[in-house]
Amino acid sequence: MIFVIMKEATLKQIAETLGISITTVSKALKNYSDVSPNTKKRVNELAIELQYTPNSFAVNLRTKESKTIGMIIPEVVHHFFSNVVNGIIAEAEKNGYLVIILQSNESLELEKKQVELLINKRVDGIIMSLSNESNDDEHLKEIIRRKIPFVQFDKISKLIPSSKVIINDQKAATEAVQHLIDNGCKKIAHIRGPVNPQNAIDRFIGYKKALEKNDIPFDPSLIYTCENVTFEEGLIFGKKILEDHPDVDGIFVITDLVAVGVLTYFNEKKINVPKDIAVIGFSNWFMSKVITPRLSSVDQPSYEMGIVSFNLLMEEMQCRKEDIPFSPKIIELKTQIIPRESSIKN
Amino acid sequence: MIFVIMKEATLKQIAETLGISITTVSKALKNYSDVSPNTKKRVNELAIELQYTPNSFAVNLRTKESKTIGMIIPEVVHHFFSNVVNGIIAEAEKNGYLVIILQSNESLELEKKQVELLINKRVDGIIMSLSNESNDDEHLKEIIRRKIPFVQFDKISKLIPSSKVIINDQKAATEAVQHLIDNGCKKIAHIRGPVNPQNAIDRFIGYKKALEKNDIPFDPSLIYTCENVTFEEGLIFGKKILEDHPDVDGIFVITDLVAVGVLTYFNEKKINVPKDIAVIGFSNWFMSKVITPRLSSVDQPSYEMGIVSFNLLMEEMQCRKEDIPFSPKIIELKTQIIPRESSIKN
DNA sequence: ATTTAAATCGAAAACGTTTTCGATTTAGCC
DNA sequence: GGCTAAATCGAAAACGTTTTCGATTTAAAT
Repeated sequence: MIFVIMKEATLKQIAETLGISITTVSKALKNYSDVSPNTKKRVNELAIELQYTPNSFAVNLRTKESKTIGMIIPEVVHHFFSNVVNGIIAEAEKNGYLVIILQSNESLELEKKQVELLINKRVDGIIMSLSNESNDDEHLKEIIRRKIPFVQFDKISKLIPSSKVIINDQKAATEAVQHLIDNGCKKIAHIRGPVNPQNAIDRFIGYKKALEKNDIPFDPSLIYTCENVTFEEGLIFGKKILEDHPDVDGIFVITDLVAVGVLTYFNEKKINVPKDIAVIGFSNWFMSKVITPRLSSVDQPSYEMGIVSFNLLMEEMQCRKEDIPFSPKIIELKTQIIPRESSIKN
Repeated sequence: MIFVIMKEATLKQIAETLGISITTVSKALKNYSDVSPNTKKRVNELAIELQYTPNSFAVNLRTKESKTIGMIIPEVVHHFFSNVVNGIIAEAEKNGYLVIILQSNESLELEKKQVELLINKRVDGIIMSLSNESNDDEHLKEIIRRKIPFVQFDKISKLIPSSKVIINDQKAATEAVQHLIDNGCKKIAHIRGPVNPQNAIDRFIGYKKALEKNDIPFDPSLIYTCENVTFEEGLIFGKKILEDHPDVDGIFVITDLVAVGVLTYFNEKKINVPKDIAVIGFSNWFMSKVITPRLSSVDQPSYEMGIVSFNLLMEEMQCRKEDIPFSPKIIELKTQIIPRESSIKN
């Protein structure tokens, strides 16, 4: 067989060489019942021979869907998010969907731009975790207004009526702080996240609730607020806490990356963790079970979060397609305290 | 203004309300010179009012491009890859492209499936790093055969005539081993990667070259081969090396994740690193500067690798569009030894 | 042989855009 | 007033598919 000019095969081409209509070819390939077995056979054989694959651009136009979803997250390089991405890509593929990934880099401005990109791209649905800067909902409302299937996870906006996949940050934080108290901590500092994100707020509330429950007075000077939630901020706040409150004996940190910064600083200064100060982080990054001392943390089911998020989106996309109403669902996933060396004083 | 039924605005709609032709509307929006300023103004104003955005499905079909590229990597959750992804997404966006990400999970079978998915999706180009299992080129040849712009990075197939972005694994490995030798190591083990990937092979060759250069005889029993390149394998091989060769005083490890496993095991067994055994990894994961002892490594410019890969792809896509020939380019990025506690004996 | 039902096919519209090329109008000039 | 050139517009084809609905053929039943 010799192909002199090898162009992409089309239905038309197959139809002409077989002397039948485009309609019949199309139907034969999709196994419609009103095509004779014989014709189907001839069509399918030629299709394989010509390596025919449907032109997805044309299919998209005709069917008004692209079997592609968009995803916006603050950063892929964070262990938590790359795990969610992993889950979403896996589940999407299983259902015949591809995933476009965009990053907000924790900037609201960028986040808005990314939403616009995805809307213009006409993806079938959007999955999103908000940037730390997000305190403005207009771009999210626009998604709702356009009736694009939409799922929020982790860092969400409570006010937007979309499906959501979250953990109970308040409860998890309370448990984490309780864990410190159970290990003998009396004066517990909190390195919290930025002011906007819901999960930073909730973890802060959880921290306060734990104190309250144990009749420990809340001291605002024990609260340190991250701007960027980085390793370096961990180093800085570790130092600051030591200077401000030499008698602090426990720290609850918004996330492991920052907690690792704290530990690194404490190691340098020969502070004994957990004896002098106990530390617990959040998110259970891989790193945490590997550093010295091993960092206690709160495990979030990140991969599962991806799976669940996609399935929720899928449900809504299905409803939209069949034009039946869909009510957003909120799913709360379980967290788990992972106690390690950094907080067990015994 | 009241929208009773709010459908997506189209050129036709604008044309009809303005009493002009679709052609003119299209040209007005694209600022063609043969549309009067007045008409342009009217069209643009109405377009904004109706929130018109071009239907990307139709544009794709018409222009035969989707401004979307595909990317296949073994796993997003690996620090190196998520950094490359980061670079690619950033650079792609800057140039008006979106990125679909797929994972091979180090499986050749999956990798082939992903390539097929992207081909059928008719992405404008493909960027790819091979799975460890890859020893078969048919799917890659298919990309070339279809003249889809194609860039390989990191784990590549030398035989496929595509653009490539790589590091000099041999040289980097030689330098790493030389670093161990310079720090007094006499008997150096190598935990290598799987048999197929080019970079595992090259690093192994680099290891041997360094020995040769320093008149150290090569001992095959000092070579340990990872199957899956995991943390757990680090634990296992750390133990095995101690049992097999108690007198080993240095280890060169294929990648930091495995090296961290080795260190973790050594820490447990109270082996003094680097005094008893020096360790150097590869890739300079974030984790490495944070564990105890801090792990020496070879820094790979992962983010830059993403940037460069996309730009190479962009060049080829441009050429393809303008139908001018393109010759694949191979770009070699610089690596750098990062000496830390785990290898400095002095 | 006639009627009815089942099996098989295809014409045509539609999705929304881009672009070519010719048509029409206007302005400028002698 | 006649001519040329410039300015402005639009008809129509094309991209490749899906789907509706009517047409035709074949088989079965009387």
